[in-house]
Amino acid sequence: MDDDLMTIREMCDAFDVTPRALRFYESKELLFPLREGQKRLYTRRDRGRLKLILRGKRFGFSLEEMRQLLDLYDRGDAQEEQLRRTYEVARERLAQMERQRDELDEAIEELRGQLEWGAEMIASFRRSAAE
Amino acid sequence: MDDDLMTIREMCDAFDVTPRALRFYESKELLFPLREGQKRLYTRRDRGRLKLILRGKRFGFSLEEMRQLLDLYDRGDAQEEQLRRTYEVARERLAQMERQRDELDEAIEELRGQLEWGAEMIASFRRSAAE
DNA sequence: GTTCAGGCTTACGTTAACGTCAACTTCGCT
DNA sequence: AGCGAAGTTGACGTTAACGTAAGCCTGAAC
Repeated sequence: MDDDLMTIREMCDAFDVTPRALRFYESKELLFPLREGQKRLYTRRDRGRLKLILRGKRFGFSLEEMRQLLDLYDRGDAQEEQLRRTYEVARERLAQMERQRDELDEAIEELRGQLEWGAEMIASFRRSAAE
Repeated sequence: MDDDLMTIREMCDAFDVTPRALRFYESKELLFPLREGQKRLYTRRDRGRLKLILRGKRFGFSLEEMRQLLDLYDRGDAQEEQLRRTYEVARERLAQMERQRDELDEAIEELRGQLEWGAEMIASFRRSAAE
């Protein structure tokens, strides 16, 4: 009943992740649940971190990147220099994503162009393959 | 001098790929260079196929998908049914790419939103991590 | 005649983020 | 006692597209 501590299953249900994932994150030092005997007990802190981890994933951050970011806050020395670095990481990631999207847009346009010619695209493929 | 046949190195230079990649494609049955003793000799047909393979990669087709497509043309039975299937594969891929781009756009917007608050984003991270 | 570039084959390594066993232990319940 | 549910720790498997290294061959150049 201690709402402060959650079992692995409660965590899985709450965040829609698998037990394996949580243990994996722990092995990668992204989470540090307490132990009651063998069992893991996740604290509010773990939940906060997991939330950030999942958000980071949506942004395309790797687990390793998230670990580094989380470590910065943990060390409590997230002063100017550290904050700026974090900010930079995020900006770089954003730039990456924008480049990626632009490339995707190009590819889509190119492919769409082919498709507009319908079966003609296929004929093009055939010519290229034959020649 | 036989412009019809190219060595592996000429191919690499012409298409900007590594020898390893060409041998890999061959092992996956995407290319079928001739042999002069040990050495591979790439024909015009191989060049056509490679061009398509690389184009396919830009479109996000997997090598396996390209192999299947190329096989269709090879079998020479690329009649209506086959053509329609090819067309469908391409359309599905296009839809996939569009979905992917939309997700990317969402993520970008979300991240941009965070960044617009500048260092405030970082504070948000800190609050979340702490709480 | 030897060295050297370039090619060849075989096979293991890489990266990310888990999935999927196998083999226990523990706990509450009957 | 016994049983099933739930949790735990290894440890190997997965996917894609090559990279990398080891060891061998071969023709051309000096």
